Amino acid sequence: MNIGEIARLAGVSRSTVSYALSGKRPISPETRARIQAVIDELDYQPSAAARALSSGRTRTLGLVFPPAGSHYTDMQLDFIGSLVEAAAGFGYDVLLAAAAAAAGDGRQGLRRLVAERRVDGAVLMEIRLDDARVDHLAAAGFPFVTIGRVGAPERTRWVDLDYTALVGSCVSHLAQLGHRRIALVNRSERLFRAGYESAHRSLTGFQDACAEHGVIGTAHLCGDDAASGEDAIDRILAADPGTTALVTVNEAALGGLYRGLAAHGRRIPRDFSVAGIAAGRWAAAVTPQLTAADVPAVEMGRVAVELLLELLATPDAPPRHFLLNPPVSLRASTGPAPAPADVAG
Amino acid sequence: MNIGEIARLAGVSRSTVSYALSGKRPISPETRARIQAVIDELDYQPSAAARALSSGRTRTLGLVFPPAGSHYTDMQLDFIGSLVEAAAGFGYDVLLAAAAAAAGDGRQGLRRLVAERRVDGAVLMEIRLDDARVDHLAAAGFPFVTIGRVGAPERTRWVDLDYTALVGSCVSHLAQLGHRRIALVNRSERLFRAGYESAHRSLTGFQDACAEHGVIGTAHLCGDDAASGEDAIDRILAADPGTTALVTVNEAALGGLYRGLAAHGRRIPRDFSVAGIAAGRWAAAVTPQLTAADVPAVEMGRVAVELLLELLATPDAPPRHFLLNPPVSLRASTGPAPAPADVAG
DNA sequence: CGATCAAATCGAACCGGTTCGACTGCGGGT
DNA sequence: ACCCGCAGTCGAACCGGTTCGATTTGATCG
Repeated sequence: MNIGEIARLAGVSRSTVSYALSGKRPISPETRARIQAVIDELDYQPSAAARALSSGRTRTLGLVFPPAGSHYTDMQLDFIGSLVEAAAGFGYDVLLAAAAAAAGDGRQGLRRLVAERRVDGAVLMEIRLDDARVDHLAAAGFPFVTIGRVGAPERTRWVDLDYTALVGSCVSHLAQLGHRRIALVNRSERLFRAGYESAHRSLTGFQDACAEHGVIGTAHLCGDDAASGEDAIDRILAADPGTTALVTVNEAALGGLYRGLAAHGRRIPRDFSVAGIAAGRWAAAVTPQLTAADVPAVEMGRVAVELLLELLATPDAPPRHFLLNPPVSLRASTGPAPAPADVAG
Repeated sequence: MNIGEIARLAGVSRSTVSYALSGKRPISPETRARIQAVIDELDYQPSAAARALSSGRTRTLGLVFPPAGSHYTDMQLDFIGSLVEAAAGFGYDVLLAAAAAAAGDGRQGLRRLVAERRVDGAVLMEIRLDDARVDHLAAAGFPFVTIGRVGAPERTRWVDLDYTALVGSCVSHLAQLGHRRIALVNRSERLFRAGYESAHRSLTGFQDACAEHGVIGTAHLCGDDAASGEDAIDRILAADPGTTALVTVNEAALGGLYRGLAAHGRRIPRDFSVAGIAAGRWAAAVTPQLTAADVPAVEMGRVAVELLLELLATPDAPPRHFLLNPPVSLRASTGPAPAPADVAG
């Protein structure tokens, strides 16, 4: 069951077996065949721990997983699934690090994975503009990539959605349909305060696009759940009853947004248009189907793994980035702005 | 950075450091303090690989993750999140195994994790009544627990929802509201054929409950996406236009179900009632909010970890099981059966 | 025909922990 | 005064791989 056993049965030394498996030194075809036969018969697999100890590489990647009880978006799920698959394609496994539920957790998940040398590299999601985890890994010289990016992104590897541009595209789409008073439904105040990059970049993109198209835009923070979505609609219509469209980057609140609009008698898309950023499969599952920039989550996961493995292979190569800008898919939730008379005051 | 370095700086032998850390032999308080001081100063963490190699235990659990591109339910996500958290609470990490995307994959994910001794135990979800993975692990004597159970569940450890009883509760709820013709929207034909246990037990529970309450029940398979949901409604109303309620165990299709009912002019809950089994947070996010048995996913993840660690600690203890039967939460999608005249033929 | 070199293989050291057996003092029982 | 046992510590072996240097053999070249 260990390499010595294989060597004995094949009548060679342990090192010969090792070289036959790794190919790092030439082995004669006959010897190689004999070794392979023994391995096949015994269904031998080298111990990952022994291999990691001697080679110094674990063939494992770390991934920080958002804590349970928080709302997972379809986007995040697809990231994780595609990360695992892409990593498996390269012979790597993925180890999950619990995001510190309590802030001052001490033996924080990711930190421990790194200190115990359980992983060769790490993938971080849910990035903040000023992120302690990123600073820590960068300071330690530990290989990592991020899904999302930090404030000063030139020095790190990442793949990100261009939230600024995507929200801009949504605003542009709505403006072209004639909407003149548009709201933004952003992420929660807590996340915004914490510096979540997508929330901040969404706001910037919204403000810029509204200015560019000469529309009146009001931005609203909104918790990640249905009830907060209903509440957000109340606030939006109270602040400006003439609002006829909104852009949402908050997948989790959408059900509440729809419900809130229905409660105020605004039919979608006849009286009110909704556009957003969401996983395509999910946008097609809600009623009405959401006009949205479809997040290519699977591609993002794959790219993240490729970037990380590239970093592991050639640590000195200059950092690469991918800023994705998927097009807005037209579905059933947006339509022409209602004539002013149609809008109840 | 290694244990020898710590030993040298503390002026003791390597074994003494090891015993100080593990507590497996008495160490004088002074020596212990001296060692701890050095460890704290250097921020030393023992190498996981070395520890695993010599101790034979990795302090890692394996989890088979459903492939990307399939639809993840909120339930599954919450399982995973709570598994990671519960495991972290016991000092264990979670390693994801890609479920073999192609069936004859060869070096299948979980199998490799076990053969390479990367994990101490495994958690399996998406269980089939006759599951090759379960058979393989059981034959190999490898510790595992399942979320969901196999056909002959007495010999394994698992935590499961009592789908039979839950679907029965939904039927009972609808019957009490006066519905007499009820449909079941089950999982996809592919999954049913593959022997997914929840799909089979749901069907049994549905048939039994319908017989018990004297209602006419028709069961329908339905793919895991919105379009299939719409299609299912077409089939249900074509098969029996007098149907006034349905029970769904297919979270992913619900959006399509709602849309299909709307397309047929059936308003919820006035003309048609919908009950189901779903993650509570999700059931509250859709419109109308779904009357459903709320899956205690977080609890299930925690229980799975506890069962597995119990198995690792005492391999000979008799298997324990948890069959959960959460109550049906009343929400907005069910109501009294319409008077027969109200139902359009 | 001897020097040179590459292919093929072996033995030993090493990675960084854990654990077992042995050794040293020292206090208690008789 | 002597033996026993235990607290406390050390040295060495071991876990199962990888990798380096050395050795043997056979082919190539001048």
